[in-house]
Amino acid sequence: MANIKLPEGYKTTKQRQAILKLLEENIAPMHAEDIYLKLKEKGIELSLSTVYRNLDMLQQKGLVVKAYMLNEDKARFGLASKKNYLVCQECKKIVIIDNCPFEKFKEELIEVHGFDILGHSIEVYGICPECKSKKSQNSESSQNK
Amino acid sequence: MANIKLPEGYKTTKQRQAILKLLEENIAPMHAEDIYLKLKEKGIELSLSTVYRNLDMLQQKGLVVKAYMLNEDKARFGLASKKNYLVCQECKKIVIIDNCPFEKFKEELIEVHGFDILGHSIEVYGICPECKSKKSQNSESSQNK
DNA sequence: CCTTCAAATGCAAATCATTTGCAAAAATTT
DNA sequence: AAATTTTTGCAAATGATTTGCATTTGAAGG
Repeated sequence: MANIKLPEGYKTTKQRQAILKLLEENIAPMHAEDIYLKLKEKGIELSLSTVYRNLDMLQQKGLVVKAYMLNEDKARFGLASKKNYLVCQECKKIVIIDNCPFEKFKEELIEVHGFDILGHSIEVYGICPECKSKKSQNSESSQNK
Repeated sequence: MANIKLPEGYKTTKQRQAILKLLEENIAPMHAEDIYLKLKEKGIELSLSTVYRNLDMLQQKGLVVKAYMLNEDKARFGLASKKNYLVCQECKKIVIIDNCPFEKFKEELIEVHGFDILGHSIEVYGICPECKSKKSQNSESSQNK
């Protein structure tokens, strides 16, 4: 997997690289603190404010997207390419929707509303197959909660 | 416009009614503080914590949706029916997408990922027609920034 | 109407994610 | 390796949201 190139004028630090690498590896967008903790675990020295500052910069450069998931009030950060996802309400598992269906709508929206469309973000939530089967097992053994 | 019915066990207070009415009247999802200020202006006595507490309750009951817009870090609250919108990056105008195109995708997502889909939220951002024409006027008179 | 009791409110204080100032450390450039 | 600029860490500040508690209000019954 090709490394992401830093924008002009920014220095390559081990903290910055580690953050980007972690975002590349992870499917789901992460909380700033998760990133901080995961990297600490891996033995990388950094501070939480470094994480925030880097995410901020990367977001402004368009490399990273910041989003709040349903029923959460901490921001999540992910690579811009992983912007549309399915979230399991039970186990919080996240699945990227990679062939994003949005393009088809774009035309329609432009026509109807006259907007120039710059971007979008789609969050879909539901129950993943695993949690679904767990649930149905439960309701078989004990009919009522 | 029919008033929204409160869930069982909750009392009708003037603050609560005013909040719901304001949300009904407004197209765009609002910040808690906007709600507080607008209602104060109208002469309704309430506190910010009352606003938060009500929005919280309404959200848990599914009547209200809480969402963070791009580049904002305060939550917005709107009626569940006004969940999908277009946001102008320039003037922050919000336009509801009322014939939501999502249903068409649902099938596809269910098939591909096996999720039970419970809900979704779509945010699209761009430049509205008004801001667009303002911009092109500017660039005509003074070619380069 | 008057009483009762749960639910709702206001206020002030607490919480918690995120931001910021500043001095020290690390990366480029010369 | 010295000079210059960016980045970092730490501690303190900020700002939205939440919470504890005493008081008020709404609904139900008499």
